[in-house]
Amino acid sequence: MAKTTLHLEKFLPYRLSVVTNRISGALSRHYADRFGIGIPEWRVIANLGRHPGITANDVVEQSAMDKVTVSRAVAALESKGLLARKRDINDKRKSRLTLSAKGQAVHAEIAPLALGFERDLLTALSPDEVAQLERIIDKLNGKMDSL
Amino acid sequence: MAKTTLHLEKFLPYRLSVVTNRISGALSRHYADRFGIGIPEWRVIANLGRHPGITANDVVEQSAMDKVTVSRAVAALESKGLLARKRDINDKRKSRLTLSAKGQAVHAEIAPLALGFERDLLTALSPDEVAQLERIIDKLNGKMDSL
DNA sequence: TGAATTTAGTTTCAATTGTAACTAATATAC
DNA sequence: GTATATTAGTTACAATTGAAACTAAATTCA
Repeated sequence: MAKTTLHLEKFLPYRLSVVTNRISGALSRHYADRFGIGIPEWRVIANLGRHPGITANDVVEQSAMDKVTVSRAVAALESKGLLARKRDINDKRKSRLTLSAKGQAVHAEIAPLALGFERDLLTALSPDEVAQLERIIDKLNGKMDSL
Repeated sequence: MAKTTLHLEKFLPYRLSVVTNRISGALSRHYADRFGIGIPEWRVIANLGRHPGITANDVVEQSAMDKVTVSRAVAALESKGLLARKRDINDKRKSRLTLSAKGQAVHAEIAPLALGFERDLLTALSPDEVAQLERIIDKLNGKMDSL
């Protein structure tokens, strides 16, 4: 028998949204004030830390952020001196992005902070549950792809 | 051995945020255009559909939305004639909120739509996985409470 | 009681956000 | 080879958002 009444407190898209926003907010509080950096900027830094020399568009594809958001985050980081752009020789539409020394320093400070937060958060779950959650997220993403 | 490098594509707070935003966005597309109603307004309607006569503050507590957001959603719904406010006799700061006939009609139309979306989404998961996801969300919320 | 605090809800303001329209460069098609 | 379409990225604009300050009512406490 399918549900016919909507109980918001049982509705999964809603519950997912609430808990996720709580987590993202708590995490960003760990670094936002201290480094003057917002969520999109941090995500760009994290991507560049792992993949120096990628383009803004690569960041868009890897992060599922909007391209306007990325464009602005990149501009902000550049004006703060945290990253450098270098026009691609073969394709002048693209800019290759790299963290400056200062940007790398910020990355080196925030990354362990973020990992520590994740580790702490996941103490709430057993290793099994972490694996389950990962699999579930993959499946939900697959479903969203096909939708 | 704890992780020492941040892989954004493996970082759970991040993955959770991406998949959740995809889901919320897809769901709201199901009703936003058709009913001229945004996410916060819909959440207020859903709460009132289940709990007629609650106050704006009750909605805030049950939904984890910001009180400014709720205040504006209530005002918007009132001006569209979807809900009515009645000052509480015993405490004139509060307003008791109820859906109008029109508001109930909207609720009656959107609720099955939302439930259908959820049902479709959850076909991606086995019943076991749905139960696991629910338990995991509860545990993560518990962790966030204590943080 | 009457002053100080708390609570419900609103308003103001500035920041963040996404859609759409745009520029500039490259790739494709004829 | 030139016209057309696509791609990278930016800008303009309008809508959404939340923090902070506010009003009005109720509660606490001295």
